[in-house]
This record gives sequence, C-alpha cells and structure tokens, in this order.
Amino acid sequence: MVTRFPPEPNGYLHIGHAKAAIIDSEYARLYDGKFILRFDDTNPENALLEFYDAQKEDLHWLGVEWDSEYHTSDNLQTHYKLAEQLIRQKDAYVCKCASEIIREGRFHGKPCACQEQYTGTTGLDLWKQMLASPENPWILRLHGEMNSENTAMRDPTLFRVITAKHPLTNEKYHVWPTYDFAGAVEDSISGVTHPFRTKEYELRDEVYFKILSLLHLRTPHLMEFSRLSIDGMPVSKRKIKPLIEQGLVLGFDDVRLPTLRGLKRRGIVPEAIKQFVLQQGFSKVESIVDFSLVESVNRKYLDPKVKRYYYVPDPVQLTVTDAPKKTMNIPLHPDATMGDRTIHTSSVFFIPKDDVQKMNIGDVFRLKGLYNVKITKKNETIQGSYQGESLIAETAKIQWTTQEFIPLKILVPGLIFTGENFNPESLKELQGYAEKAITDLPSGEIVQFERVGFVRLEKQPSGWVGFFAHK
RNA sequence: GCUCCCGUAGUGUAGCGGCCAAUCAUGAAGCCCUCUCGAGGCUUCGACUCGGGUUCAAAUCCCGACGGGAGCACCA
Repeated sequence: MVTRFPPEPNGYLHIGHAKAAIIDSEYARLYDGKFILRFDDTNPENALLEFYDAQKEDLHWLGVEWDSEYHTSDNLQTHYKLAEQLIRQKDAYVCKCASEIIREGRFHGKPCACQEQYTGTTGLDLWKQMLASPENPWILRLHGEMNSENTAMRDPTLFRVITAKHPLTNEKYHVWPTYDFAGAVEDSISGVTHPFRTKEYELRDEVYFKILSLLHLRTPHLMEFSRLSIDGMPVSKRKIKPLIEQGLVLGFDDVRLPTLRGLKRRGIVPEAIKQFVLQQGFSKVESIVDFSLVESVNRKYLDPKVKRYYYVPDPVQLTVTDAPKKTMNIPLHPDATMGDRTIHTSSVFFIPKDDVQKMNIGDVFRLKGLYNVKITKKNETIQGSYQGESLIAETAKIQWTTQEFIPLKILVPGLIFTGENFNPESLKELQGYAEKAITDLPSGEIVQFERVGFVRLEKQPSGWVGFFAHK
C-alpha cells in the first residue's frame, strides 16, 4: 500500500491537514507500505517558498514521518508529454474562449467550437505555441462529456497559463496543470495505491478516472473522507486572514486557531491530536466536533507527566500572625520520581480571591502542602493563625505563593467564532502570581497549575506569559 | 436551480440482516479515592430523522420525504 499527503505549500498546516496526513501515514504504517509527501505546487500564484519548510516542520512536530518527498513542480515535463498524448488522441483540446463563455457553455452543457477544431495536429500546434510563449493565454481542456450530469465532466481545464514566478522553478514554466490533471497523474505515476481525499472532491472522481484511462495509466483506489471541523474554530484562510490583518488575532499561531502552530502554542500535544483524529475515524459523515473532545484527550496525556505548580489568580494577601518559618520540599507530582521544589515561607502569603470570598472569620483552610490556617481577620487583606500541620479532613486545600512570586498573565482562549462572526470575547486574561520556581523551566513547558488548569508557559522578551490549554 | 454525498444519545464514534432492550469516548449527575475544581474507580442519564416496502427477522437492504453538507473555477 502506498499513500500520499499532498498539501499545497500555501499556508500553515491545520487540524484538517493533520487528519489527512495522519490517515495517510497511519494506513501506510498499518499495511507496512510507503508514505509519500508531495507538495502540490501547481499554482505559482499560491505557492510560497517559506511554506514548504514550514509544513514539513509542522508534520515533524505532529510526529508524521514520510518515506519520500517531492514536488509536483518537479515533473512538469512529464505532464507536458502526457498532455501532448491526449491532444494527439483528440482527448484534449486547446480552448481559446473567454472564461465567461466557457462557464456558460459548461452550465448549458454545450461545447464550443474549439473542441472540434483545436485538437489533433492543430491542437498540438497551438499547445506548442502555449508552451513557447505566455502571450497565448489559452487553456487545455479535457474532451469529456459536455452533456454529463456531473458538471465536473464538462470538459474540465487541464492546463492553464500562469505567469507568476514559481518559488522553485522561477520563470521556467508558465503552463501549469490543474488539480484534476496533476493529482491524477501524480498519484498514478508515483505508485500511490490508495489516495485519500476529502469528500468535496467526490464529483471529480469521474474526471480522475477518465484522465488516467485515456492516458492508459494505472488507476489508484480513490477514497474519500469527510472534512474535520471544530465548532467555533474555522480552518479557512478566508476567515482567518482578515482577523490577522485587522490585528484581532496575533497570527497563524494564535492560541485560538486550529492551526498546528496555534494548538502547539496552546499546549495541545501532538500525541493528543493524533489520537483525537484517529478517534474520529474516517467516514463520510460530516460532523462538527466540540473542542472539549480534544481537551479531554490532551488532558490524559498531560496529567501523568506534567509538573504541577501553584498559581494564584487574583491574589489576596494573607498574613499568618504566628507563622513558623519553614523550608518545604513540595513534590511536583504525585509521582515522586518527578522531584520537588523548595519553598521558604515566612508569614506572608497570597491566595486566590475567589477562595477568600467563600470563607468567613473562624474558618480553617489548608495552604496546600504546607499547614492549616484559621481566618482571624478579613479586610482588604486577611489575617490568619497557624493551626498545625496535620491534615484535617474536609478542609479546603488552597494553592498559594509566598512573597517570592512572579506576576504572570495567562491568556485564556475561547471560541474565536460564534456562528459566522468573530467573537471579541474570545481571548480572556487571568492576572495573578505564580511561584518563582516556574522561572527555572524552559520556555514552552506545559505545567498544571493546581486547581486552575493546564498552562503552557512561554518566556517572551517582556517576561513570562501563560497560555491556558484547558482545565 | 441541477447533480452528488451524508443522517446512531448534547457532541464524536462502533455497528455492514438475527449475537442490538445498540459499543466506546466525551458530557452531565452521584458516590469512592486523592493534600487540586485535575487524574483514577464505580453508578446513573442519554440515540438508530420520518414514512412506506423487502424479509421469519432491519440501525443495517430498497423507495420516498425531511434535514445537513458539497460541487457546478483557467483554487487545491
């Protein structure tokens, strides 16, 4: 079994690409086959040099590995030869009509005069002229079935002239194959046995098979699956680009976006994406998945292996009047092999306002991992008294910091779209104090802030910032 | 408008004619456990779009309706 993942190098990869890449690579792995990465760079107006590498980086991060890679643009000479063959066989013709005329003809199922005239020897001649000079902006069309009920079969375009400079071939070529032609031909000649694609291409299957059969090329076994969409997280550049341009999101790696870079930045791990995608299976059923499914899978990966720290949102000062000075080694995880951090305490602490509001004078709570405190005064700040170290059942265990804290802002992503509209409330902020120990962590580390959630920490020039992944 | 695809709990998914008073996950509720509101354990809730047909037997096959999605580009 040979599969392939054929992205167009025109942007960063997103969860939808991930689904395709994972399905492709997993099938190949399952059947001990080969998996090819092919850049479908047949439109120089779209392809951008930076994205060849960016997409590879994204795939590496995802944990998708391929056996070989190449660019469709490497093979244009082959495509030209095959085109010639079709023209010679009178299965393709040069069409000089304006695009509106062509559109109308296809709509009504009526062929234009070019179909008869510009094929065979005459067609070959015109084709050569197309190749010779971009001054002849004609197209090459398949002689399909103009009266087919499947509109994709009404003499689709096979090649067109594009003069934009291509990131790899520069100005060497100006006649480029369309998706229909390039996709079919490349799948076939590169040895792909099972090309998977999303089901919006279904109507093009007939074109795909027709092209290959006219060319007497091997026919792969096409398979379709549905697009993966996440509720409130659109994937289309059409929707995301304006947001970036207007400065509403930070970039393609914004934590609210379902791009691989956005997900990574938010603290979603590749294993979770993979498992999530595999869980969806691949059927043709359209579904709009809830992001909570991703969160749940991710949480299960993170929980056993991520260090736990204290973060106090909306801190309120607590002074423990008779506090013993202590030096504590508090474990970073119930799994003791993950080590601990040392905290020196005095009489001053900070605890979350939310918890303070729920408590009254006389209540006893526990500074988690430290000791018990009884509230004696409650104003702007609160005062408490030391109540010993032994665990008391049913007391609230609250996370805390000492005066040795670092202020930390945590960005909390929400759904970036509500229906068709940008959600201006989609990025909230948490202000609070984190224990100093997190500054020893490498930038990019994901931690669990107890009772808050999983957060990816990033060291920026202006200091540490947290990105909330999920509870 | 025309053509194609799809339709199982709130969400995602398994099911491919009898093993289905329908699987698993997620979610919600409750209990247990735990020095977290997380994780783990247990329990509960919750679905075959509708109407016909074929069959001894239908979530599974056929037809129709309804609902959703896609295509009708010189984009992939």
